[in-house]
Amino acid sequence: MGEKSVQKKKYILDTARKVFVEKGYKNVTMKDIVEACEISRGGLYLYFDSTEQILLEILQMEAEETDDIFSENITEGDTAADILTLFLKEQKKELLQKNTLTVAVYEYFFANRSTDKNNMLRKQFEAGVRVLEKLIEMGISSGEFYCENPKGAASNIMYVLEGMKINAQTFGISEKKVDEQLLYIMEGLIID
Amino acid sequence: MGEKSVQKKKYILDTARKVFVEKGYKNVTMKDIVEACEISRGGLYLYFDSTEQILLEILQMEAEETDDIFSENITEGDTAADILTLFLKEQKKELLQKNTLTVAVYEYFFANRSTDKNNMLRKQFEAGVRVLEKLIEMGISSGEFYCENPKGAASNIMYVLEGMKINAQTFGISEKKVDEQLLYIMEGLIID
Amino acid sequence: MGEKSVQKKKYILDTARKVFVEKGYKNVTMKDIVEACEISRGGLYLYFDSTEQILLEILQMEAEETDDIFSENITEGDTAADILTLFLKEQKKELLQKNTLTVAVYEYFFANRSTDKNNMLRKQFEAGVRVLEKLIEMGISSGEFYCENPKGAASNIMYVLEGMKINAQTFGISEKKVDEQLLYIMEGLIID
Amino acid sequence: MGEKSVQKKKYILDTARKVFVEKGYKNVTMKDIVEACEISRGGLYLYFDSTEQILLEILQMEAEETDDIFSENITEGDTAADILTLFLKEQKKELLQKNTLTVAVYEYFFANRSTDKNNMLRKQFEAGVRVLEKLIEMGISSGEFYCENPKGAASNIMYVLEGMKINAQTFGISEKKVDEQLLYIMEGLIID
DNA sequence: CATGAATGAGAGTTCATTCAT
DNA sequence: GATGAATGAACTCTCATTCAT
Repeated sequence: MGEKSVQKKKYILDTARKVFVEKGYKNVTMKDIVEACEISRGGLYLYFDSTEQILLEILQMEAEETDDIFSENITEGDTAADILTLFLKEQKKELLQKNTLTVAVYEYFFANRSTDKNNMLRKQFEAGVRVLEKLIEMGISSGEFYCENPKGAASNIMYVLEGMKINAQTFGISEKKVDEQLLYIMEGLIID
Repeated sequence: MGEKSVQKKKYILDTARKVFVEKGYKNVTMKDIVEACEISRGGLYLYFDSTEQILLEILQMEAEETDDIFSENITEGDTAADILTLFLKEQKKELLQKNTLTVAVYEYFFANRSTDKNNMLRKQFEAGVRVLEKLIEMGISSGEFYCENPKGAASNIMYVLEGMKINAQTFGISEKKVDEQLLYIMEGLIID
Repeated sequence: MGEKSVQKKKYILDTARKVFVEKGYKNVTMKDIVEACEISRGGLYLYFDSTEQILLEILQMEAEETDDIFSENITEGDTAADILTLFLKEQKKELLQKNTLTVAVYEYFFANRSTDKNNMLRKQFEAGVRVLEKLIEMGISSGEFYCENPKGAASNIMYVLEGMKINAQTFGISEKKVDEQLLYIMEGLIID
Repeated sequence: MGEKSVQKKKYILDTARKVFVEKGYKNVTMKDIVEACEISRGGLYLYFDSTEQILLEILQMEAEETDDIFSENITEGDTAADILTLFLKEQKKELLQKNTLTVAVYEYFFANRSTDKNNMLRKQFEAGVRVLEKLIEMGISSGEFYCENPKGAASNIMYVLEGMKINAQTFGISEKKVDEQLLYIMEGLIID
């Protein structure tokens, strides 16, 4: 595949992303993507074999692109509380935004549940727990936080975020509700 | 619809339930249900017009049946902690069991998101929060629990349960993980 | 079939008639008739095997009932012109009225064209021509009419009526148009 | 749609025409056309969405093709009587020929009656009346015809043609009958 | 006689996938 | 590489017709 087709592939993935955002996973057909991309039916098949493959490549692309957003925003001198706040702010933003693949991703993993170590959702979830655990331990060390069970607290936060994400996609969640819960979590950690 | 057909309708709902448990919502066709029920194509249409209607009637049936399971198990003399434990045990059981409509329900509400007051998921979630809040306040009064923000704690528990449910359906969750988190939650409330 | 069922048969025919008036022939299903009659599916089959049979029995019933309307209204002493006027007035009324089986009948005979002598439409058409021819000859004898070709004139009138009937059912015809043409026809016959 | 598909579309319309000629409108299914064309189910849907659309496109095609047949056959020097004769001969030919869309068209307009100005049948009928009226007036001017009410006569002819068309399709009409009536009409106009 | 549940054939329609150009 | 016409499988839904009660 030459240089030109790399561009086209990228174009297809970007366009297909919008389709998945709008319609989830199961509702998206190859035809939908062909039409959104305004390319030929056969043309799409030159690059991808199925909607599954397209979604997975979108997710992979996404993972590569977003890996570093979080760390980029951490400045030297930030306290654990600062970083945790930043983390939760990021999550909140993602939670409330409209153009999200959340539904498509859940639908995909519902249909392709796997307890495998490599399951993307599992990896992301466990990475989140680890980051938070580290952060909480940092905060304990620095005297900012009080917490008897950092791992439990970290897991708690991740489960809550997961739960709020689902609520957001099934019956909506107000920014106020999110803020209240995040505040509840921070108050449980911070030594006043 | 006579007595006989009431039985048959029940039979179809029960059989269709298994199909939804196995395949979720979007993947289920009228044909699937026809075949599972071993009835004729037209026969199914005598009772139901769409998979949507079938799922909704299953959910309604389920709601009617399960309304009271929780309250039935509360004995006089139970402390707040006893009841909370019971509640969490129930939730844990639901969380870990295989034959669950969870995926079908989420898929349905992904496709039919509505921030309406009547959204079934919203009603169930909010009912859960209310119950827990009451319970926590009871526990505080009786000196069993310590909690500065009962509503925050109640929401926290519900979000966590929601998050664990999703994890269970997308990459699995071990009983151990569930126990750990539930323990973490109880420890946060109980005065040792 | 006992006395009771004769009544029921009549009831079905009367009710089905309305259905044919409303929907023509091809669009009418046994189900439509069952629903209109508010009887059971099987019940209808006790009396009739098909929509075709039902329509044909309605037409037969109609033929028996209406045979005499025309002759009943002829009074002794009426001139040929009087009778012709009466005839055309009858036809006009039928032409313009809404609850007509015309469409159903045409649809039926389109699908069951037969050049047979017994074809109902043919019989009615030819009877019409004969009546008109007689009438015109009477008028000539009595000095009311002038006509060199009574049969041609009679046929002309019947074709015109047929043509107007069709127009009425496909794009509508105004009473004015009907009157103009009937006047044109009368003027062609009457000696001023 | 490329050159090739234009051809195929034409092919489908031509083939479907035969089906409509044979079976009318209501009896024709997409499947019938698919089978007549020997193409795939999906293939037909690439070009047309419904039998209605197909019939309408056939009629449009027909209208475009036949618009000029009449005028093409008028030679300079023809008298009004010549042209009228030509017109009636054309109509007679159409009337008696077998492979006619007449039934399909009537069936369609029975089901889609509209008194609208744009109703195809209305337009054709009214155009016919206008042409005939002009023709008769020409004949009067040239001393060929005698007629006190050209519009009435023109309408009379069109109604008769319509009536004969219907008879032809419901119980048949012999060439002799057509000739007799057309002769009757001509005799009513021509000054001997 | 009468009911209405049940069946199954058949029409409509959509899409994943292929392939000649 | 790219196109888009073509295919055929799969689904949805409706009814004529039967039959046990």
